[in-house]
Amino acid sequence: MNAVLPPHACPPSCRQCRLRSTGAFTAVQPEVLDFIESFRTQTLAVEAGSDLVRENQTNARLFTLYSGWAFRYKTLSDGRRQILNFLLPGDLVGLQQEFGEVSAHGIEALTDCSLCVFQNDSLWALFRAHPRLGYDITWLSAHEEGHVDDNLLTAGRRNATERVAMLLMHLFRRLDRIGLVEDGAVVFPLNQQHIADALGLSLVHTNKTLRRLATLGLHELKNGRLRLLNTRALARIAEYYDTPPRLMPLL
Amino acid sequence: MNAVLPPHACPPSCRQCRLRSTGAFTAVQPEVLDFIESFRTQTLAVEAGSDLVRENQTNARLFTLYSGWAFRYKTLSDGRRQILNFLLPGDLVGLQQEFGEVSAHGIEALTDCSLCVFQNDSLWALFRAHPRLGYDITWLSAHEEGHVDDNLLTAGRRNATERVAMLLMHLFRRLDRIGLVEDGAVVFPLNQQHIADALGLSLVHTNKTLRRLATLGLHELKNGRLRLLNTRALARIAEYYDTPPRLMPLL
DNA sequence: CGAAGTCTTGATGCTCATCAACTAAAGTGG
DNA sequence: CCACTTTAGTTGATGAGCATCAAGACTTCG
Repeated sequence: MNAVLPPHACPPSCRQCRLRSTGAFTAVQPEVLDFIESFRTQTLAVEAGSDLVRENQTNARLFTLYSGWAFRYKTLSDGRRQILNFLLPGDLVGLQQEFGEVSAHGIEALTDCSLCVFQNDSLWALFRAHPRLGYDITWLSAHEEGHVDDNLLTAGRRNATERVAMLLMHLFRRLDRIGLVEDGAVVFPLNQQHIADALGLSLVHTNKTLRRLATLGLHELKNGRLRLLNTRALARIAEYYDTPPRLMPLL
Repeated sequence: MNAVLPPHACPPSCRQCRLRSTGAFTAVQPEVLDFIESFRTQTLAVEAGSDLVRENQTNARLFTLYSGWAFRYKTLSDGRRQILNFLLPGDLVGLQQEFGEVSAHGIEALTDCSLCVFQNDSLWALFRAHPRLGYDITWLSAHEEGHVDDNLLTAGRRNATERVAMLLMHLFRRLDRIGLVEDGAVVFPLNQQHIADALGLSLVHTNKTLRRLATLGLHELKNGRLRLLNTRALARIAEYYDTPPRLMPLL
């Protein structure tokens, strides 16, 4: 009777949410959790490569990424693409569209993803009913902007080696926070084209830079898994300063 | 008895706010306006070049820029600087710090500025008392993130000519929205170093690119005023698509 | 087994950074 | 009032970093 759920599908109730037990997210009162669950209208599984939001789409949905990776991007008419930031489990997605506007960016599923989709056009209702959640959403928005800020500094002012080191450090750390490091390694579904598009580099130069860092023994990337072998050196190259872990809101 | 106010100082009451009469901002109920005014603790005039927020500063203030220009930026240890976005009259500033965290970026006054400074640590109180204003603040946050998105696409994927054209178009349009175009020209206080730091280019190459566009008759920049002489061509070069003007919240 | 996708490596050249020097404007102090 | 300094803009010369082109190795998949 019950369909077999894929390994990382959204659980039927938010009370069973795997993410909340990682310790990375702020605790919420049970009644707030119930509200969040009522705010969620459906769960959705999408395949790698799907467009979650298309550029210039109207009426995009608001959702939380429960499992899998996605990324926001913008393109120019001749095909040049810039990845703006990566979305990992726990990230709230689609806020910019929720204000009744055209999406200025696309969002694509990088891997198979499970999503908790929220009611359409109800963000204002949420703010009114639960100002605290509104406050949390604003925090998430400011937090994501901070990521884009970092990426802009990287694309604008770091050289290729620094950019690659930054990307590896930054993603590894984010994955660590949500408990996705196993045996010192993380599942790493990006291909070199994704890395190039995130860093504002060409595919070929990205390849050569990655090879150089790997040859120097700074990281290992094989079988879709990333392992950092010399975080000290990578942090120095990237000027990566980790901020102390801060509990994040989760909707 | 009354001190003479500089030409663009904040008026004593929000009801006399020049910005609200530009037609660029959403109307608010008088009682909401009173609340905003009570939320404002002081007005402040700062000189060009002042640090409004320092990188790594804690306890930065939340405020609205009433007049003048400022910019957000990040630097690397060897001095490389990336300007993240420019702040113009009406922009809410300091949201990312207001969540009790260290500022990940600096903010500098580009010109003399007048600010409406809000109560410290009271953002949550605002959300609770006026969810609508909380919603507006989230909109502003998402809107600013959209600007950074644009700048990341520019720095990551556009060439020098496209970058400069983009910057000129984008700023001109923003200034137009808030009524700062006079006789087809705007006051333009950026020097070439600012432009270079915003676009991820060197000073010298920025100069050469600006000269080329000016020689081609696309724009004119002298005496601190910018005039666009061929917006069609600039828009084509930059792939600048203007979004229809949308009323913005103003606190 | 062919086709498509990804990774890899070498060769070449363009865009842009860097270095250097000069001009013009504006402030500073004797 | 005029040397002096400082700041911003300009222009040419040189070269490095990265893009582009091309081609081969390897894997996956229908």
